[in-house]
Amino acid sequence: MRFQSIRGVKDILPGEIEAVQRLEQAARSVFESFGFSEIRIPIFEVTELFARGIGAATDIVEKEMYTFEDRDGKKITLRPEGTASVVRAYIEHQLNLKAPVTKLYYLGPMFRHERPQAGRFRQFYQIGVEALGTDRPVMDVEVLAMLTAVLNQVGVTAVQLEINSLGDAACRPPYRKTLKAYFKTHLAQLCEDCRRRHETNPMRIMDCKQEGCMAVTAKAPSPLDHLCGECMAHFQQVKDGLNRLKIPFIVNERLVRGLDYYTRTAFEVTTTKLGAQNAIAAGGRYDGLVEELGGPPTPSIGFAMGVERIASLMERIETPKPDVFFALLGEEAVRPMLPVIVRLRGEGVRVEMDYSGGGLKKQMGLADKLGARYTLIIGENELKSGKAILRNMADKSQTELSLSELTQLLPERLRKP
RNA sequence: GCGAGUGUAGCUCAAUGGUUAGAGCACUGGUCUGUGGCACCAGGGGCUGGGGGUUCAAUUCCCCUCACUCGCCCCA
Repeated sequence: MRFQSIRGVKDILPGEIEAVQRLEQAARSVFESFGFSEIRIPIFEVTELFARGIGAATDIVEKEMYTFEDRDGKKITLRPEGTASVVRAYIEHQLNLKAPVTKLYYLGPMFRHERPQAGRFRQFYQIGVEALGTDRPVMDVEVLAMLTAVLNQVGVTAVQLEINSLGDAACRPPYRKTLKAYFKTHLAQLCEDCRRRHETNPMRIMDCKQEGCMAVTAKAPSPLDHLCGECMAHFQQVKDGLNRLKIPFIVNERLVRGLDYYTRTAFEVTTTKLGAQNAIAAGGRYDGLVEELGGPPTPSIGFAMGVERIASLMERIETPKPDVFFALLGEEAVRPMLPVIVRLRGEGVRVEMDYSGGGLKKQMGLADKLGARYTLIIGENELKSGKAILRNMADKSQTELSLSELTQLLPERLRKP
């Protein structure tokens, strides 16, 4: 029996993980500079939380969740996204009482039972932020500024920010009705899926990519023409703010997010380099969600970044190489040097050594293969003279270092370029 | 859930209805006894994804299955 990872679930090996690490590091530092704090949320929740939060009629809830019963018969679901959990935690710990605005970020794996393909996995990683407690457009702008800052910091710049406004509880229902009426007169030209959507979620027809549907939606009433005064003003201020910060964006009237809870501002960062999965980050306002999940009225906004998708757009980052390789000849050399090696490692020096007991030639070969900057050679002669040989692997120059002062001398030498 | 493509060495790929399935890279050893990359030589490594069928004979042709990849749907 040969074991294999589950379909759609991957090991991220050395060589690929470095980009992920850099992205996470960049996200943390940018978010924290904006005053966001990490929240570590559980990887599973009661199923009902996601059903209520994401929307019972969405694909995620209908057919993509990993749901099972635990030993007590409780219905549990592996989280398909992070927002519902963050909101649950916000309500549960009454974070609304601790500060007027709560700014949180999270990162970790999400699970959706979808058919895997390029840029899409059943276990995938997201980095997300949620700002709860304000409906001011300046927060929309800050959140988008953070998102672009992270992408810039990791060198992912060939992307496009698309924004739209979906309206609020006042203007969205009438718009929805108008839209539905329009599509009803064009049902014949719509694809099969969209005819179904006409009943379940008419707004989703707007971002269908079928030719016939695109022709129909091109002339469909735009959500932007049906915004109420407040939503209109909000959207205008978001656009103004982005312009002031010189963050490039385009308005995409057809951008509709898949999750039920979005209101007003919705956005997506897309790329053309990733095949069918063109969204690398997406989010929006969800002014009604906290209340929907049993909390106080709390207008909020957030986004999630797809870690694998962004990492695949980043340049490959090399696995760190050893600073120095200890080529030790015989146990007589290993015994006294082991404490030195451990001590250097404790100071953050990357020290490698040979574990095969081979001769100097073999150890040099290993040092070369590992890409060590220096090799420190210690054998019988060096033990006798009390001086180790430090070889610069790039230019082959060699110098002597006193064995008794290695822990001081070696870090000094390594600091030089 | 639907559709298409691909499965041969660790990796990238050849080959043929018929002797022992090959190459490059990688790996191990040697030429080279305490000094790496280069070169040359040698070596290890394969149930040709699995099962069934056709055939004297299948890695090759057919069916099933599994896996992977890509697309649709949906999404980060």
